[in-house]
Amino acid sequence: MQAGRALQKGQQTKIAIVEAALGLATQIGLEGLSIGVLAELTQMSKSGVFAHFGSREELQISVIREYFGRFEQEVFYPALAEARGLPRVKALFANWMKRVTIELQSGCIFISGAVEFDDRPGPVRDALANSVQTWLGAMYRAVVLAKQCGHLHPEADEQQMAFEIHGLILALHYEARFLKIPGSIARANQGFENILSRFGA
Amino acid sequence: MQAGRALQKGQQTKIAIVEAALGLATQIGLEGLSIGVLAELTQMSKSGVFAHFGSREELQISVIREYFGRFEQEVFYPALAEARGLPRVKALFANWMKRVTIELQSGCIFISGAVEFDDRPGPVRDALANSVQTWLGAMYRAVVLAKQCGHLHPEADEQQMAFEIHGLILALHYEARFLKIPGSIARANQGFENILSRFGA
DNA sequence: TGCAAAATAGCACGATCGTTCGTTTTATTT
DNA sequence: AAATAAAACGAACGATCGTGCTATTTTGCA
Repeated sequence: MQAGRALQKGQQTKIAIVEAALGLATQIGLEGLSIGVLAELTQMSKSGVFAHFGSREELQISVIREYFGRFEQEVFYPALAEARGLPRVKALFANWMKRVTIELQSGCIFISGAVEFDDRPGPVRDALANSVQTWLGAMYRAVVLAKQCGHLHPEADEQQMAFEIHGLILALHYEARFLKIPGSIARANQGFENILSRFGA
Repeated sequence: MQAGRALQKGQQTKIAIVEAALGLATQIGLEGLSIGVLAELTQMSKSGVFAHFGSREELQISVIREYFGRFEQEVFYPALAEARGLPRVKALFANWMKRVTIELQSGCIFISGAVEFDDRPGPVRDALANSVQTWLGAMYRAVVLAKQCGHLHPEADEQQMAFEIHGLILALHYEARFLKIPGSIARANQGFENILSRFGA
């Protein structure tokens, strides 16, 4: 018996399944998630995998939750160490860039999922949209704080700035991952500089 | 007998199939294209539909070609009427915006396809990437012309400008179509103004 | 009008999908 | 060690998928 309650066997394998599913989803997308493939990937039976979630949708939602948790951990929380205002905005963007740069190989669920579920209402779409909204909202609030700190023009439109930053990330993902255009990372960073010089005080 | 060679019956139905497939693909994506669904949509048998293409991939490629043709027709050619330089760049962006704005209901194959095929090599991916590259290249050349005409800063980076414009379109598609955020169209337009004021002479 | 060719239909195939169900194995607790 | 609960399995289901065949119908031309 250790300090915390010992992890049930089922929880462990569930974690392992979600881990495998996360890797699969980042490559083929949430719609590409197949319980059969997941079964042979985890050396289990289809029904064994299935039993942990009760439905494919629940599996997809579990993957989204896990992905969001890691995103928070890697991108959001570390930036809170920076002083509020411009430094934090810069840190958020830098961490975001770092994450997307890695994902140029593996793919980003927030981007692929948006395309897969933009016309498909339901709990999966809701979970995905909530996660994205939470993150974009955090970015937006950081920008608002920067303006309050006097780091931005008094008439700077925070929503506009967040929108344009989002566009840079999406363009990077598109041009680097799909079109394989070299130098896209530098262009995204340059774009951020351009935005700062326009909105900055 | 009319002037041009009369259209064979087969060509007509093929056009009708592609038309239906285009509508389906803009909603569910190229991967969502199903010959069975297409058959009952066009009131034909599965094999009847299939015979026109010989494979699902060829059907997808046909859809891409058709989509590209319409894109050229609606976005590219009309802008050639504008004087080269900034006016043409503005027209290209305006037409692009018009098209994407419509597609906020129906979806854009160039965007959804990029996500579906960024990790899936093959002829479909090639056809898609070629179409997109052609269009982005046209946009880029218009920017180059604008600089040559003295409508932009002499040190303006044309690739950078094209990259940022692309990002605006992607952000619009993401935030309006997936997240249903109102005012996204205005933000994309504002972003374009911001880009012009930074790169403009 | 008749005939060859093109177009479409019909049927079946193997594969994969998510899901259900009853059973068996493995963990946990008494 | 016995009893109970949790976890995993195995087989089957109905459905859908793309594709390959062989008929049958429709079309266009002599």
